[in-house]
Amino acid sequence: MHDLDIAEVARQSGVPASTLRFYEDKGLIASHGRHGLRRQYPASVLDRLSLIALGRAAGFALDEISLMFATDGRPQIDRKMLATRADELDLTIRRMVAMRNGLRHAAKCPAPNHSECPTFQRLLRAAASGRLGARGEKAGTPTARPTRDRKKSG
Amino acid sequence: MHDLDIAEVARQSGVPASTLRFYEDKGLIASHGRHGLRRQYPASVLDRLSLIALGRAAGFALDEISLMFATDGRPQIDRKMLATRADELDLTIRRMVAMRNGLRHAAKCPAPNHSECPTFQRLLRAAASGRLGARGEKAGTPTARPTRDRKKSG
DNA sequence: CTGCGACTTCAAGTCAACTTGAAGTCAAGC
DNA sequence: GCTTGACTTCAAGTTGACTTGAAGTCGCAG
Repeated sequence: MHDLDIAEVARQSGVPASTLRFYEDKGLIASHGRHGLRRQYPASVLDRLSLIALGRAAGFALDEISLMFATDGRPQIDRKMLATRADELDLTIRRMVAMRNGLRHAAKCPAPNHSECPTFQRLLRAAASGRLGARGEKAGTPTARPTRDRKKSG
Repeated sequence: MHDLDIAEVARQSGVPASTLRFYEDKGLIASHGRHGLRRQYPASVLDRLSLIALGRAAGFALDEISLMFATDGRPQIDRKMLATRADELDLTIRRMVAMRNGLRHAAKCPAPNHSECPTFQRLLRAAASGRLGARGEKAGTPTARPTRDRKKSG
């Protein structure tokens, strides 16, 4: 297992070097030494980055993800935590399905404007009551920002 | 239609006064005058707040929501935008379902650790490739912060 | 041995949607 | 008419996950 230069890791993983440094500061990944100033990572860092990506996709915060790697090294992920997250996702999915259906209805609703559409009104009341959870409690996909550009080398 | 004091709007809608001011600054709602310093809102502001909550729940940004209220007043929501959003939600839902299934499997997977579970490995590769969209492109539920307390008046 | 360019550090900026804090104002009750 | 307390404004802070910028360092080609 030869070590990889940070630039190499960035290229192979598609994760920007700045992010790799950020992750290292956070303790999510570890470099194995330096060549001059340049961080050298063990090849296993690529697996680790995949796991981090998976955790992020599942909606875990970086801090939570760092807990999944026990202090020593390998994952040992708490199965209960996974199940809990699955349940949360389930709830979010149900909300999103309701919302999607509502939107689709509203999009093709024959009523002249939405204030006369009972389906829309129902949705409206649900939103006002918080049942649709405008501000996620922890549930949804993470952050969801309006799209910075994301280059993927390759 | 008698006007409502900001405190009254806050009480009836459950939206904090600070948020109401913030929304007014943003142009999402409008006060009708003042009693002393206190903003007076028309009763219709409550409907408006519901609509805002709905928009937020559907994943629209405040700026997008403000576009839904034409300069004059009433909604006139672009149906095409709703359909587009529904499609985006659909994609997100599919990703989340995949993720939920993966998590559930991993939670009860008999393999001694996850590095030996093929289902987990498949999920891992999907995440690494970005197919699961760790950083939402716009899709998911909004912000999803780790839960500030949220009081809901009666 | 010099120049270059890719790395380094560290602080600060970004984004969205609010919240918080300090300092001020005003209507109403006593 | 003075206190009270709920409002007001405006600026700055918060959170999470990064990115950006300035200034510095280092290995290597020439």
